[in-house]
Amino acid sequence: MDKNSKTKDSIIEAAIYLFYMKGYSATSIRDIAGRAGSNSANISYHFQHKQGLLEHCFTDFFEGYLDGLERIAEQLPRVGAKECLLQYASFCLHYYRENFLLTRLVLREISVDTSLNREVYMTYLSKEKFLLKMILEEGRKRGDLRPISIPMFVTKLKAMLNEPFIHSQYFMEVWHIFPNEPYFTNAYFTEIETFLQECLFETVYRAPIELAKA
Amino acid sequence: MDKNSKTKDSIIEAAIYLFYMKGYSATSIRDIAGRAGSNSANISYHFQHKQGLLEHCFTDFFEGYLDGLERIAEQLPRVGAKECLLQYASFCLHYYRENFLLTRLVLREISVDTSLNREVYMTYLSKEKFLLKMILEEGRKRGDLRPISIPMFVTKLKAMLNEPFIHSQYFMEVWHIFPNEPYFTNAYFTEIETFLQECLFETVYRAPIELAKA
Amino acid sequence: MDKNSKTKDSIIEAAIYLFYMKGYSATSIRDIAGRAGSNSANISYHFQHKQGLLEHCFTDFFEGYLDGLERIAEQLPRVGAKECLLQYASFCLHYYRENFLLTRLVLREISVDTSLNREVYMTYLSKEKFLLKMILEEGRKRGDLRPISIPMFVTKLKAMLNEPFIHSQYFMEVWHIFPNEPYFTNAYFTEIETFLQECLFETVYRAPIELAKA
Amino acid sequence: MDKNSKTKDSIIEAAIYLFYMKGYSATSIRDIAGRAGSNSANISYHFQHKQGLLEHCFTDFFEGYLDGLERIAEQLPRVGAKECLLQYASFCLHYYRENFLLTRLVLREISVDTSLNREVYMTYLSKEKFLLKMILEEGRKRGDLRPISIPMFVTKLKAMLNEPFIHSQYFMEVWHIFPNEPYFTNAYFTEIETFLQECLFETVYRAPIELAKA
DNA sequence: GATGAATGAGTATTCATTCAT
DNA sequence: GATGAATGAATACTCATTCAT
Repeated sequence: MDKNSKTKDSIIEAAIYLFYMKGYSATSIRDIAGRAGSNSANISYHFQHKQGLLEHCFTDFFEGYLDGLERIAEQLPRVGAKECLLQYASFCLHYYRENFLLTRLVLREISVDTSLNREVYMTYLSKEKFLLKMILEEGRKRGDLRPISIPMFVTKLKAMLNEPFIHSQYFMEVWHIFPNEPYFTNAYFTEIETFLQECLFETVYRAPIELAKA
Repeated sequence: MDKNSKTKDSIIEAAIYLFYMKGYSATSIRDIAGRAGSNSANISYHFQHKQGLLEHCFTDFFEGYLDGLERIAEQLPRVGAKECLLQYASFCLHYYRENFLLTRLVLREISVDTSLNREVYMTYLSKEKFLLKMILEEGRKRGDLRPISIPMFVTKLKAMLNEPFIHSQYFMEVWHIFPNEPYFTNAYFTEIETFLQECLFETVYRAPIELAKA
Repeated sequence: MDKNSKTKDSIIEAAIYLFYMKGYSATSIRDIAGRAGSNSANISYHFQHKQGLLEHCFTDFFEGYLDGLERIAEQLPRVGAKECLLQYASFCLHYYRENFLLTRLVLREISVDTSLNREVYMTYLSKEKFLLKMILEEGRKRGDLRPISIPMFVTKLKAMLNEPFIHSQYFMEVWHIFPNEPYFTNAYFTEIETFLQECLFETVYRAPIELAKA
Repeated sequence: MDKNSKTKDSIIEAAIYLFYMKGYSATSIRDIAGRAGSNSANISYHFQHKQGLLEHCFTDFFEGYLDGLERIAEQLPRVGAKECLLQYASFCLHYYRENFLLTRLVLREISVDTSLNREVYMTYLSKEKFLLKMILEEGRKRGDLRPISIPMFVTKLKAMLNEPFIHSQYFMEVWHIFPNEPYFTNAYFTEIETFLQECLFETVYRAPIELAKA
């Protein structure tokens, strides 16, 4: 098991890096084996197909992601929708930062039209939808949230959370924003907090522009 | 020239569709030729390399995009930052919808690490940055906008604009949102309008939740 | 077309030789390309799959074979079953000898369990069955042949015709019989003629052994 | 030894089946291990090479075959050539039927050009030739047989014996003859008996066709 | 005796591109 | 401008075999 995981893990690590950099299709099994310092036949041995590696990436990513989301959703009755959504945003940003390479690769590869992706939609992302809807509907029922269109809100929320990570390179090279640094996630969380506040919760008092300037 | 463009155009059309669906790397020149009803040698003839086709897609997309942005920025002295930003958001959503396939493919392919993408960053996206900064800074100078972090704001704005298009399939299959339909862009524009209002402009009065419920 | 057939033909020739010698599965596409003095990609180009080459061999062989059998069967009303069968035996031996390599490879490869072979059974060999039955049944009806079990007779006839060719190497190396030489086919035809005479036609007078010895 | 032979035997059984079905080259060691419910390394352990398995098949088949032929040939002085040949034919049909899978695979694989096959020719099949010749020559000397060409006769005899087994699938699927059933071997033996009678022994009286019909 | 991991050579096939026509 | 043939490099994957355990 020890030796096993060493080879297998180095393959996974290499695959994540290369899929992140070049994309799944542009990465060859030899590239991965080369980077992992292993024989390319080992990939077939451990993962059957090249796609098995991508599936592993997906599973790894979404299992951890949904695990976090589920744990947060469990607390819904106790802490309420507001707290849940704030926790979700915080968790998501941290999860994305901690799995920085994995996140970009998943968010990119999920955007193509394959049967594997359909499966991901039907399993992981349908569950995510279910949990998010549950939180938002509970919040409405209890009167903690404004009346909103759930799909529209989710689109905006996911937009905010995903964009810095899927286009990380663009933000790093063009805007000198580094989504993989804690500094960013902390600052960005505040932005999202405000967004949620304005969008979902009580009115936020904002000083008129004149005063703000001063 | 007529016959030329017919062949060339059908190749481009086929390429956009296939890049959109499967991604650039997963699409072969023969796939494209097959879909275009043409010979694969013609692609090399018209575009030299396979990458030439992707470059064509990028150029096509960003030329139109920056053209629009520039025309909006030109009006800055006359109409002010607020109006410019609203026009930009509106233009962007319409441009994305009108170039639906192209948009997803560009937003996806731009996220990998290639020298072609570096070039795109250095030309088109730097220009975009310049123009957006100009608008925002002018708005601040004139006192039309709240004091904000420009990079953070741009991140959020681009997030809102891009997400429904890059993950179009996810939104369509899981949330039954159809970003390619005018209905969506109109509704979504309102959301972005509100977002801009709350984030950049004067305080928005919002009824307390109690009242909103009623 | 001229250049086309040169490359394609040399591939076919090489394939027949190597399939004959080593068998289909033991022959690699590189072996064939090497022997044909061509690039291995040309095989995929001209025949799609490796199996396409085998199919070509089968088609080539059985088309010629059934063509011959059909032409013989057409004469049935005019010349009768006896003459037909003799002509068939003669034709078969000559066809096998002229297509010596092809014959062994087909007779060998037809003996494995593949879907391609099932197809061959259902098309070519069912037609062969139909024609042979027709001849034999007509011969019975006209009273030219003894009453026999058709399947048993066909088994024996095909046995006689096939064996020297499928096990050619054995016969050459162990028994110094050369089924690819005209000398053999002529002599062997006499044997088959006698077999048919004894088995199907009028009684053959044979001297008792005592006299024959003398 | 007990446990050993269990694993080893299951490997052999799986190998025979798969070689029979797909041919030696088209069968992989992993196929065999899979079918035997064993580990593919065990095959290398027990048989050294993949070819070791084929050699085992050959040895197994030809040892039993030549054993039978030898025991029959031993009785030559006592029972004479006629009886020997009849016994040989009977033995052969039964041996083939009892080793149905093995027979087809051996008869097929023996037809390719390998050094292993050359060895088989030089050992087993030369011995077979020696014994068959001995019987036939003794029969001639004693005046029991007609004067015939031994190689020609052997070709025909082997043809009759081998064909239903090497092309078993063809006969089963196209002609609905089942060479693996006792019914067939019994009926077919009668055919061969007649063939031998007509070809080698005293004149067979056959009713003219007219009478036979009635 | 048996196993899972590993390997390097080999498999068929596909790739983008070139070229003569 | 367009095409079918050709190519050499690359593709994912399978192969029989070895080896430490």
